[in-house]
Amino acid sequence: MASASTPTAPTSPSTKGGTPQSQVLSMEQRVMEFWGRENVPSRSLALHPDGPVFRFTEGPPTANGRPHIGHLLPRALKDMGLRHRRMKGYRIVTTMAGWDCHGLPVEVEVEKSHGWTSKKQIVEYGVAAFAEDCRKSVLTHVEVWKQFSHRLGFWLDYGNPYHTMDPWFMESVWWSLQQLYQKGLLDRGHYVVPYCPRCETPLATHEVAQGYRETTDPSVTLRLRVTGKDAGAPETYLLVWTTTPWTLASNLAVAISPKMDYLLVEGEEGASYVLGEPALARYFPQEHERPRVVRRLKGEELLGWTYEPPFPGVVEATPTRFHVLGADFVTAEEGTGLVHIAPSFGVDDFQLGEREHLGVYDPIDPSGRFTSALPQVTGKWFKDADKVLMEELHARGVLWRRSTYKHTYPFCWRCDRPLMYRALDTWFVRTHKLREALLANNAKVVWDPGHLKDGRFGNFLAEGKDWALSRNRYWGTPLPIWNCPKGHYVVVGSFEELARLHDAPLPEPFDPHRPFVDELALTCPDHREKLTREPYVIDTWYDSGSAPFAQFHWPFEQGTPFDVRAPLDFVAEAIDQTRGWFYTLLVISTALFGRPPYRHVLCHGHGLDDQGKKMSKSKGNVSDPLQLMERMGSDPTRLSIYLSDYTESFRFGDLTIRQTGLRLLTTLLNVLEFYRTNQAVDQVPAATTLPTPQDPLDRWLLSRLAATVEECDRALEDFEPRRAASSLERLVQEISTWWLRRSRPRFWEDGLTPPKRSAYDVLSFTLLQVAGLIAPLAPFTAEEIFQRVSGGPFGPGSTSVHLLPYPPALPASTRDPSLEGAMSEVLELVETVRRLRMEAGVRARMPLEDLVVAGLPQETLGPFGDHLAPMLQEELNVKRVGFPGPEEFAKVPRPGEEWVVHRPTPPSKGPSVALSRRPSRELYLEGLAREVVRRIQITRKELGLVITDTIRLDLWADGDLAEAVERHRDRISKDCLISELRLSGGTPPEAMGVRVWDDVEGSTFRLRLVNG
RNA sequence: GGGCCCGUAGCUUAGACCGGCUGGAGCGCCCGGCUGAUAACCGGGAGGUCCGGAGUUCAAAUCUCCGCGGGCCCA
Repeated sequence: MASASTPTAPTSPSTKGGTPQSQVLSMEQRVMEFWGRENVPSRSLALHPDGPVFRFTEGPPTANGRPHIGHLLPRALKDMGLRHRRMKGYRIVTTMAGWDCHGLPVEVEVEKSHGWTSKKQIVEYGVAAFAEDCRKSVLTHVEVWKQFSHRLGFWLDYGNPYHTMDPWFMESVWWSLQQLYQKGLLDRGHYVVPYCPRCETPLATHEVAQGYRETTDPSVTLRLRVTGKDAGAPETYLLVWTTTPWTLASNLAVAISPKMDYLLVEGEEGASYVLGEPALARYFPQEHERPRVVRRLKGEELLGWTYEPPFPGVVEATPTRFHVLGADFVTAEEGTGLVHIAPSFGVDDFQLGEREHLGVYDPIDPSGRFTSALPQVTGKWFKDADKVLMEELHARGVLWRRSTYKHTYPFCWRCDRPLMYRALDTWFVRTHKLREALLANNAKVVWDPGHLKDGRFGNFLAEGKDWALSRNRYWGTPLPIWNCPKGHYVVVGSFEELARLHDAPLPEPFDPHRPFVDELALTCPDHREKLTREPYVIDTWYDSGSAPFAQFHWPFEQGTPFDVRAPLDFVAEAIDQTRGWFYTLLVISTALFGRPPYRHVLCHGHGLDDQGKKMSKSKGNVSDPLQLMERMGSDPTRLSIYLSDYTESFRFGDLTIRQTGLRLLTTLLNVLEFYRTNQAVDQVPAATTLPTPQDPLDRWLLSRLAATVEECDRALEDFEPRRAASSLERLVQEISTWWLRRSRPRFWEDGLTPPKRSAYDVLSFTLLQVAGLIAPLAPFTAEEIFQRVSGGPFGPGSTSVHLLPYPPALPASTRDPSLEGAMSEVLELVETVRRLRMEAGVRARMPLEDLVVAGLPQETLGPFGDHLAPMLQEELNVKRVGFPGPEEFAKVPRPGEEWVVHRPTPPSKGPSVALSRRPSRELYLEGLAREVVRRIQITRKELGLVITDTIRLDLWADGDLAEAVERHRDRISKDCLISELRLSGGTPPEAMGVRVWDDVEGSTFRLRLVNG
């Protein structure tokens, strides 16, 4: 207890009042103001210019929309990793923010803003003006993004970001494309690629991957009349299945599996049908409805049969077309076992077409509408043609069965229209040639979670698919490849080379975007012919995949004192980036440098809502990350991520944050508040060096602290915030619920006694350490604790916890495992005794005479020296604690009037305990005195008195109660800071402010107190 | 249709790789206590078919297989 003579503490802003949530919010506000005032973020980013290099690159988001919840998770993880390494003395290269500026997302936004529906309208509007609109649109939301990062405490250098649309960035990209070309990894081909007719451009597989969803398509089975010598007298038909009627006009063949068995069955009007044997039961589930089988055919017997196409006369018949062909992709699982082949519209179809020299037939224009080649559907959107075509086929008797088919199908990730697979001229990165190198480099990467390495990501690499790079669009890095009429390509790798091909100097400043790049007149250096650029831009994912070197304008600028080709030490993004950024980084780094692009990949799953449901716009359960942090606080939000298993999908919402992240902080801030209120009175400076206390309780806490320091550092070294957060959570619990509870009386002692001093030192030292340990996880709370404990809180020139090193391991001697073990036994003992007290029906406030404990081993007693008995006396409110041997313990009277006894029942171990259950009159009066004290304290509190306020007190009591007050008058006066205590019998005169208690051990008790 | 991952109390999770004490903890809930941290703190209690089934084994939350549910990815 602070003595009455202690000068009144200076007041400082309190964290008290309001809900824990609102306390956290105002705390974070205070901390943010401090950081802003003292420029802490930029000072922190500038730390350790000569430290060992830690390579990092921010995966650039596209800032043409507000940040959503999916941007919060990776940033929380990145920040954790970067803060820890920074505090460990590394130089982070680079903390540059980045913005992804090109690509369909931006173009689509601009198109929407104009209300356009087709690509033609861009040309009409003018490509230069369109590009300018894109440039303006892409950074519309940059301010919100900065605000978002600021609120989260995600510190990057936002004053010096890289933009993938900066000419210097694009020049580095050009350089890399030239490298790829020279290595034979970039070339052009006619291949089937996923194509969005609305956007009029092909997409890469990793883009397609983002747009699969369930849809219903027609399922039609045609009967195609067999022609030529193998035709029977009654007609024979091939039953052919498809889900894309709009491709039927392009049919050039029918494929079968040579190994499968086929059946010739009786059909309508005496005709016979050919279908795969496995298909029979699917088409005729009821056995009695099944048609008679005329004969069985081996698949190979069908080879070479000819048939009449669904739309005769549309496609020119050549000697190779309209045959039955063998193909190994034909399966028995679906359809009839006879597959419609339209080489323009399918990967398998195209390859078969090449093999058999079928050619292609594509009656659809770039915008997805039928040309006049098919008059009945001219001008129709390809999907809309299905119905018309099916009706016609039905009318001609070609359509045999018709139903619907539910399956997942790719839609454009940006405009949400169905994609088509279509043969086009496209530039490819020949990733299949790199397959082995990609796998080898991936093998060097640490993946978290580990299963991705050889699972999802590794499998994808093993497929070795080529990367369709070119886009028939406008806003992107133009493909730097020019075509010479003499039949070769000129690939440009720098602006300087471009200037050499140009007959005049490049315009200043030079913008390499379309349309400007196409307005340059270039001449082939070898043939003096006019060059024409391949009219494409590249996949925007190539830009971001080049960021690790292009952000430094490498290799044009070589000033960096580190190797930009070296792998990044750490990247963190969502799981979908296994097909996105993680993939493009790997391909580009492998192709250019032969090295993996990163050492450690941290991959998180998606956030679900509080009910565990997927967040989606249509459900309206998507929360805005900024609003979320304004509501719940940044640190609780961050901690709830760190405490969860974020490698899988995990719940993430107000409720979850309150139950996980906020919980830990509330307890921690409560400990801080306790420290603060007392420190304000006693004015003991914080211990900045490791204290060397005698008290086992203090040594125990420091031992636990030492363990936590090591656990946290190890966990963050491995980028595993959950291990760090749980270990801190445990320590905070231990401080709060055991050390602090046990230490409270020391803080009330008069003057700065050695035990009190020790308590202050240990607590302040521990809090400062915890501030450092938790800094990478909860930067706001860390700062609050640091400022409050280290003194001169938030003052000008105060240093920040984020400018200090991560707490180094404490000396090994600080750890005392035997003491930790002994302490947990004592904790169990305390629980046992409390149970006995309850059994005895004696309230905790009533002192008891004797506690007898037998069977505690020397390992438990030893570490405590002679501290154990006093500690237990105080904690359990008993006057004596004895540790007799077993023989002596046996003499303790059996359970009954005088004692309550606990003996462990096998197999459980532990000490035997006996507690005397009847207080003597002496003790009884002491207990009553404590009841009185408690009621005075309650009243003090109700009157809003501070703990240093003195009071004058009138009491009215009789009998035992009066005797207890008389007997313990000094003690009561001291505990309650009473300057004047008057005790009277009977009842007081009716007067204001008299508080009545009539439940004190059956007697009535009245008091009135005033400040003074 | 195929692949990868996940499923432990109402919630967050430990234990699983390497099978073996009575499946541990925190929150929440109920009962009681404490009251100079008070939306803090203490004691007790209820709450678990460890998703289901089969197998291996003396022994399975843990290993194997088959399902079911969820998530992600691919065709």
